Amino acid sequence: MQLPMKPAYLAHLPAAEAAIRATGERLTQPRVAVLACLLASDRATSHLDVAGMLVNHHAIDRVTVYRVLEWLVNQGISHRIAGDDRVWRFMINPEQSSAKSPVHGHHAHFTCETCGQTFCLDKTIPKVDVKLPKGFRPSEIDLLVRGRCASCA
Amino acid sequence: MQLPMKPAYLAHLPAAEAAIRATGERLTQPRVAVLACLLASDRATSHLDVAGMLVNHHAIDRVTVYRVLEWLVNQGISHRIAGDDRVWRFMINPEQSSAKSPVHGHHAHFTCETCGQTFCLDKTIPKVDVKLPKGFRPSEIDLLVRGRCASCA
DNA sequence: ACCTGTGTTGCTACTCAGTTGCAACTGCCA
DNA sequence: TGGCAGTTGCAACTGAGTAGCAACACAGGT
Repeated sequence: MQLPMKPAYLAHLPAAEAAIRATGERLTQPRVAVLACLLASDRATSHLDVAGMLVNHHAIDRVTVYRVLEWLVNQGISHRIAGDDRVWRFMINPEQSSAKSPVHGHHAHFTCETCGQTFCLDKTIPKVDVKLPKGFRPSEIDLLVRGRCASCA
Repeated sequence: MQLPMKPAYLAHLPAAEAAIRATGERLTQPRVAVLACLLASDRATSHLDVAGMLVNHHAIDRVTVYRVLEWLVNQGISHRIAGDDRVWRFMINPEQSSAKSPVHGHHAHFTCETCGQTFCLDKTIPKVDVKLPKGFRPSEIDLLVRGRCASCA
């Protein structure tokens, strides 16, 4: 089986290149390819997913994939999610504006307990107000909903 | 240094024994000792923390610690939290009532970015209402607040 | 278009949390 | 006081992520 069809991330290469150029940092093939993978995916993507997507057209060392993903997080382009399987997953930040101000980050995700996929809920869940014990100062809030996704229902 | 003082978890051994007896499952030394450690701690405790607490009075194989912690989760006595360092941490469930009905579990935690400790917020944060895309069914909601705790302020 | 230096990449080897398989043991019931 | 199913301890393994370092390639100046 395994027909050699064009991977979806190829269509996102130009957008990825533009985004990386906009950071003012170095434009390299691994960065463009990894970012294109994230752009092509609407759900949380692990380092292994990225390496698997790239294996045919942009084979990249797995250590480099780790480093690029971390670099994307540092640039404010993506964020990471700690899954139930101790694997980091990555996702494009929805809002490009004010990506560099980590004062009150807010992420909401949905993890399907059946298929294991993680989706971004930032658009559907507005905000969460928390009251902390005195002396506690929040800087970021993560909301994780577990359950069954639409395709596993 | 390292004065040989009595570990705090020893005082919780009777309560731990009672809780395990209440499950109807086997009462074993490792289960009692591990549960007493969780009872003695007001914050999220890793497998390594537990092993360290027990090393003098109830030395237990590290694999057994893993298995007992998982067993406690399955019994509804404790729950696990995925930390930023890919380490599972464990915590006693606050409500003993209806621990076996995982229909709408809800946990809220605070992780200090400075000292790395994780605290339970279940008492201070009441509830979060989420509206999911159609077809998505929630079963559990985890809220994680990052920031600085009172002692690191 | 060619150098050149710095930041990146690729490779190997490593760490460390958590798991698996299995033999030895022990809490509980008859 | 057996017997045995469920637990424990041990050793070896898995798999994600990291560290060190030499080779390489991007961007800027000539």
